[in-house]
Amino acid sequence: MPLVRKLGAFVALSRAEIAVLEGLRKRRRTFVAGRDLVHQGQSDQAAYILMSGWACSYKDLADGQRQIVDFQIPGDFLGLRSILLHMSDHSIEPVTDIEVTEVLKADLLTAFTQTPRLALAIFWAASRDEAMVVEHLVGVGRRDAAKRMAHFLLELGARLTLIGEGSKAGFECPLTQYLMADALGLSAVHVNRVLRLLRENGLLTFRDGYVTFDDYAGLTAFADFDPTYLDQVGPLLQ
Amino acid sequence: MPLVRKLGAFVALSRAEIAVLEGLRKRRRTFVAGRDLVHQGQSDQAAYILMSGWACSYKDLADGQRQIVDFQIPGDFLGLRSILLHMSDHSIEPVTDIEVTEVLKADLLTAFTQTPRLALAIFWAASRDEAMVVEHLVGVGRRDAAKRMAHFLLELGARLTLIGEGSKAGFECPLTQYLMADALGLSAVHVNRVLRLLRENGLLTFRDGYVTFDDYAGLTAFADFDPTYLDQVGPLLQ
DNA sequence: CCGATGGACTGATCCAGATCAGCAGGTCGT
DNA sequence: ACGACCTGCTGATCTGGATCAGTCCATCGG
Repeated sequence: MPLVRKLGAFVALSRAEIAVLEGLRKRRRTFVAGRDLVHQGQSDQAAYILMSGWACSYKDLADGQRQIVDFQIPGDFLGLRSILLHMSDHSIEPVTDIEVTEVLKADLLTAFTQTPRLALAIFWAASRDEAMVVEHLVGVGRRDAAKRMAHFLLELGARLTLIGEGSKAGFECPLTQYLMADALGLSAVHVNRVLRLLRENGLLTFRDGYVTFDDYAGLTAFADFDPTYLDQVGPLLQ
Repeated sequence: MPLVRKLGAFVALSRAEIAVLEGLRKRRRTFVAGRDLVHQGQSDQAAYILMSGWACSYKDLADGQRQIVDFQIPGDFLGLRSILLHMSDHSIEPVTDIEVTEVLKADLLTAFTQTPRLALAIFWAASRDEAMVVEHLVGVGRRDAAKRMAHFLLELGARLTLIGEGSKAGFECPLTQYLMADALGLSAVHVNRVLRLLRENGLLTFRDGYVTFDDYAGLTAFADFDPTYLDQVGPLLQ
């Protein structure tokens, strides 16, 4: 259902297309926090749609470090790209216990050719994900730690707001400071200091698994946050 | 022609599909180095296929810095994503004078619905581009300057080799040290020092618009370079 | 009840890479 | 033929964030 809403934001799906979409939802599965769901280099025959909980996609480096590429929240795809690229080029790990719906590669490819507009809608969703990765790259490459953190949390907040799990006041956030460090390219120690800085400046508070935006306007100005790349909605095809 | 070869690596395109592909190539255009081809926030009605020359896609920041997201070489798409996301979320600038083939948004979307397998092939090409952005993110987030530079030049070399414009010996490279700095999230000064370091260690030489891999094996080991994400070839559909 | 584990948090020290300030050669416009 | 500008290159200095080495809870399993 969240998927229909999400894709429906892009193309007005016909009854037939929604039927195909509903038809390919196969198996509901659950995974526990911390245990890899997809592993780097593994070739997978399925993608997943996240129904509840949070996950993250990341890459490991030879020296033991890792870079978290993105976090996934309910409604997001997991491992969509690895269906096309044969082999997954990254790992996916549940941050919390998660529920997913498994979609088999073969089914999805068939659906693509049967209902081209559906493929387009999913393509659009993937494009939006890529825009987020690009924004992430910009942050890691050119923003200092504080702006990077602020931008990151604002983006998460905006995404959660779209699925009704957050607002300009704040959101529930199961991430540890270690996870944020791996995402932002910082050390966990520095993540802690930056959070203190933002708190002391009255911008936001991260405490007990909850992010509070103490000054939303100030924060967006400080982080130079422009949510355009998330707002992309509306029928492109009529 | 390079496009047919590129997409053909993924799905065996039928004669009809190739015809559609050839059919939608519209206008050939040229752009001079340095003048933006697509500007951030602009809504465009066309995408381009790069025929000759190099370009780069980048994002500007409020404080005047910029982050180059990726370089495009002949055969690559320019602005494909902005066709789906209404509005371009980044700018594209020719690094050299370039020749492109313009493809109109409407034509492309029609082609997508007419020949689903073609859409799939283009989707695959986009996925590969995204994998490169991810790899780029990993480099900027977690690799030190030298490894980052080495990895970057190895990737460029591998991409150029695929289109017959490079080898394990090296490649012609029109990039300035300033451009590399903006791509790697470094200062131009440091780019220069890192290049000297790599040269002094007998790994690679960057001089007079040419990159020479003095020790290809040593370099891949040093940079922990794994070209898997570029090698993705072979028919997924039979 | 007690040890183990994991997450938040802190001070002290260190260093990779930024910044500042320059020089040298090439090319372009006038 | 003379600046102006771009690109490559360098030394000196400064700093944001890493690293090291902890403390202080809370939770959990036995």
